[in-house]
Amino acid sequence: METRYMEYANLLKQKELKSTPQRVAMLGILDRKGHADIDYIYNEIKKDFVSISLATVYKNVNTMLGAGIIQEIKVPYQKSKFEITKHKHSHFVCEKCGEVYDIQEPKKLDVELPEGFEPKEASVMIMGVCPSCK
Amino acid sequence: METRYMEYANLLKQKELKSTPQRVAMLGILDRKGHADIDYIYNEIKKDFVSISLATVYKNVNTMLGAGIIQEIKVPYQKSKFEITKHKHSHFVCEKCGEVYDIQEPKKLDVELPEGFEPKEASVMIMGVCPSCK
DNA sequence: TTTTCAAAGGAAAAATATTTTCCTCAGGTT
DNA sequence: AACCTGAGGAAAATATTTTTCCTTTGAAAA
Ligand SMILES: [Mn+2]
Ligand SMILES: [Mn+2]
Ligand SMILES: [Zn+2]
Ligand SMILES: [Zn+2]
Repeated sequence: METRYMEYANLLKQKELKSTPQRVAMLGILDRKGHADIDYIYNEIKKDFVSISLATVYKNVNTMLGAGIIQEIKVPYQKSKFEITKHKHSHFVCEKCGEVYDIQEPKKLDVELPEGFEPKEASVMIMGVCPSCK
Repeated sequence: METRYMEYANLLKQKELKSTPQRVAMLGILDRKGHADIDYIYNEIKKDFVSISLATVYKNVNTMLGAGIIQEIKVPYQKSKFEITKHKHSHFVCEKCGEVYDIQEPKKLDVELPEGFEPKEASVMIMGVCPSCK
């Protein structure tokens, strides 16, 4: 039995969610791809679950978002992408191919906020050209 | 004649777009609100243009986006907001009320990019609580 | 193991959101 | 004033996402 699959199963159970083959497959797809949108997930999972419903993909994405297992990333000019929740990091988005890459977040960020604004967290996104598109 | 309206009219003409009352009104709404989504724009403009079509709002948003007159801002947990294009800046998003505020962008940003990544520009978004929600 | 049952999957419908079509009208030019 | 192309409105078409309804299944209890 794939050790990775066990990980996903446990991850789901820890969050009080049933571990189903469809959910495990979705997490596997996200793990391999890194960042994927609904259509990518759906097209990939159909290879293994021919009759899976797109509604199931949406429902699971929403459920796993709610449980904090995955996170949504809003990318300029693209549909939202999703990724498995991991340590806090920043993103690099290739403006040629649209790929999203994880990068380490900047050490410090000196933002000047007007009086009365209480920052909780910052997100940094770098747009540019990735190695494979140069 | 409102001086602001003249500004918008010229802005549109500079970009080879016809200056129509609906477009001018949309820009006025964006100017007053700062950051607004489609529904906000539509509901506001209906006060002055009772029979305006939602399709017109969409078409104008897309047209003005294409011309660079306005820009789209993807905000976590919200529908995209739009704003009139201005000097480069960062955003503060209130996690209580959802308002988006302009803030000055950080002086410098030292991101460590892996070999081969060519950064073009960075965008910073701060999530937190705004003065009116404290 | 079998039984049990709430949660999850699939199919279809419904609800939302966005774009396109088509025809009329109006902004900007001649 | 006349002309022409782009823009507006209404409705239809698409696209996207959620919900409903019924069947199936994961996982716990017996
Ligand atoms: Mn990531
Ligand atoms: Mn802004
Ligand atoms: Zn690329
Ligand atoms: Zn607020």
